[in-house]
Amino acid sequence: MQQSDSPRKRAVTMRDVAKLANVSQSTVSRVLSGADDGIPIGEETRQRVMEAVETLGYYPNLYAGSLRGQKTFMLAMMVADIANPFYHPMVRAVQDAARTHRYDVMIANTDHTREGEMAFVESVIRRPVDGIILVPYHLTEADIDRLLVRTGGAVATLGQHINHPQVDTVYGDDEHAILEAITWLIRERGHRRIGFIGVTGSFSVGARRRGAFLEALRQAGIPIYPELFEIGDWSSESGGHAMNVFLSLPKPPTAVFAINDLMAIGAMEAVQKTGRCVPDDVAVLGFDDIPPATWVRPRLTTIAQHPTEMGRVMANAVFERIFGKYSGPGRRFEVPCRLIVRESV
Amino acid sequence: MQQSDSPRKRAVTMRDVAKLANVSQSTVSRVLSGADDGIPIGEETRQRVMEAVETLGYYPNLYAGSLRGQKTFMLAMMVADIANPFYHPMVRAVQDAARTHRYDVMIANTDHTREGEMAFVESVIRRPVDGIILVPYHLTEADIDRLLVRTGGAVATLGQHINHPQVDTVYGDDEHAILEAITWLIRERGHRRIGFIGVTGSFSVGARRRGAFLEALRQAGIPIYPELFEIGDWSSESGGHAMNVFLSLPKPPTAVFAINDLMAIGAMEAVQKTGRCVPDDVAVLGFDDIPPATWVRPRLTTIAQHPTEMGRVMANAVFERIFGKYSGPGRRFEVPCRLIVRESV
DNA sequence: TTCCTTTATGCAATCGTATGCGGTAATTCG
DNA sequence: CGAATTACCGCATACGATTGCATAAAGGAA
Repeated sequence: MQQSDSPRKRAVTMRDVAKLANVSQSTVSRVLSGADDGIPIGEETRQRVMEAVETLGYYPNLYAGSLRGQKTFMLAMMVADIANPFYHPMVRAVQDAARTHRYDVMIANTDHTREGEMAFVESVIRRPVDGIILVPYHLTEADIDRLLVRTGGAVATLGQHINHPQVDTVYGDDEHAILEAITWLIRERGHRRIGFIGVTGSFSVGARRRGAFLEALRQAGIPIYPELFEIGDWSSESGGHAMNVFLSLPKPPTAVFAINDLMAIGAMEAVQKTGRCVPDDVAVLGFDDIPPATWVRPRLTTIAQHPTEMGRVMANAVFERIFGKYSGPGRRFEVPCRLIVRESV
Repeated sequence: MQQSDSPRKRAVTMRDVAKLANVSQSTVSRVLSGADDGIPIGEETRQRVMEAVETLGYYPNLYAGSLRGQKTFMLAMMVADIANPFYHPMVRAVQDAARTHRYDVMIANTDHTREGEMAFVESVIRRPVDGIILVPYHLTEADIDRLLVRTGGAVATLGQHINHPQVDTVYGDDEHAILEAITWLIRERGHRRIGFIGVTGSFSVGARRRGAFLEALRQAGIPIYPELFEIGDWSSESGGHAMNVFLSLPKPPTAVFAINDLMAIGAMEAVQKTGRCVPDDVAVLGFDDIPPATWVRPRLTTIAQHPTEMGRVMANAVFERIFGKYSGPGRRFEVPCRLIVRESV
């Protein structure tokens, strides 16, 4: 085959097309945009232009439009950790929606850090996009407002705690689900020493889930043992570490709730590594219901979220605003959670 | 807090900064670019400009530079399936490298389809980027050449089968690893009826791995039983289906090799669902060594690749070309694979 | 003083596309 | 038959930043 030697051939522009079709560049633009701006185009001219486009292999340069402040045909998405299966269906849903509208998606990882999230914000300010989908852990409403003002894009977020008048928000009713699940753990399964693997207080999700957990204990009249609270970083490794601390206690918990499945799985591994048994020695309850939850043995009992649905809702919300189908105040969509009882409890 | 009411405040441009600092827009550009183009800038002027930048909160509009054909500060990455854990470390590695250079990454899923891959190519032609990282399954060298010519970006790919004179390629020595692993399966573990879960012939990776598998059988003098070859689509579900077919055979295989871990895990699940036992009834061998491979029970014996390393190498190769540190012919980097013996065989 | 550097800054073109406005020819109407 | 539409198309500008070239002031040498 013929391979390119020239370092970079100049791109085919509208002007090239115009020259070949013997029309002006504006005419080419009008033919291609299709949008009827009141100026009609002769059928024969249209043909010539389309032919020229075909023979030259013309593709529009999207940067030009972006510069002019038109549509960018680009979405930006910020997630905490692309390696966490929980986010995959969300990313997929967003990308699928994007593809149907011929949009591209820029994805950024934040590693749950504030620096990562701020970097994303600044990146989007430098390169404004039509729609922004966020899974923020640290961003304040002021940050999000800045995003909105500086980029003019439509914004949708995941997270109970986001409450911006112009941002659509999706969230699971995790508090309710946790309250029910822990209560079930206590009443039906008879556990009274329950360990909690959470995250540092800087995550409002973590704080909320911790609150729900505490509330369940309170309602059951179970005292709080500080040694039964450990901190992880959402990863399976950190779940293992936390569990190891629990197991070295003089009186380890009989059940452990981890606020995400990755940590729960790590915790289960740690239990089994000491020769102990799940759920007989220690029961484990997770949160998210990622695919590996059904792969581990025993299968993980967990609280399911619906990330596909969440992604779909966020993408829809954003596109509705992009296409002007909705322009009112920020909407809040609640997606239910539900307990999935398997074998680890 | 103060929330935005204005739909879209006009962005802060260099001209605004220039006005505030009482200099021309070109001067602002020179101060900010920092690059010494032979034209010096007075220290006092520089101060004034930086101050103005600060007070106005100026951020450059990256589209302007992109339009001028300058650097775009953007990488495009194409992967088959963001939900396959195998790709995560690769994506992460690329994104980490990108971040250190202040680059953003656009990610596209292709779902292993040719349409998806073509859509990516066209998307990148419309929006050229500095660097392109591909995990191609269907793209021909002509397609990749077009990418190169039309965008002028640096290209790195994953995959033995890509052989373009200007594209850097990373690949694992999967043939060798498979040959060894299957031989081991035969000699050390005594298996002679080995099932193969592959993919359709349109994937060259699939064909190559199938070839290595056949070669191992040939070397061991084992005949080929057509009923022991099943086709999947890389997903765990498809692995389960394939295994079900095997199990319904009058004489099922005693071992099954799946060309990726996801299918292997699905296959194991299928075995266990029928009450049978892995590895005693059916041994399962996978490929990739994704994290869930150590979470399942029995733990999956598999051939490990090094996706982090692969991503790192590709990102490096691309950035070396972007920054002009390398500009020679396409390089080929081999990353070793190795058998990880666990419990499923 | 005159001429020539050196230093510091501004002007203007450019990238590719969209679009308001003006222009020309053909057609219709009174 | 002259005037008013209508149908069609091109000119020129704008978007925001980079950059070659011109310009202006200051300083040094002759």
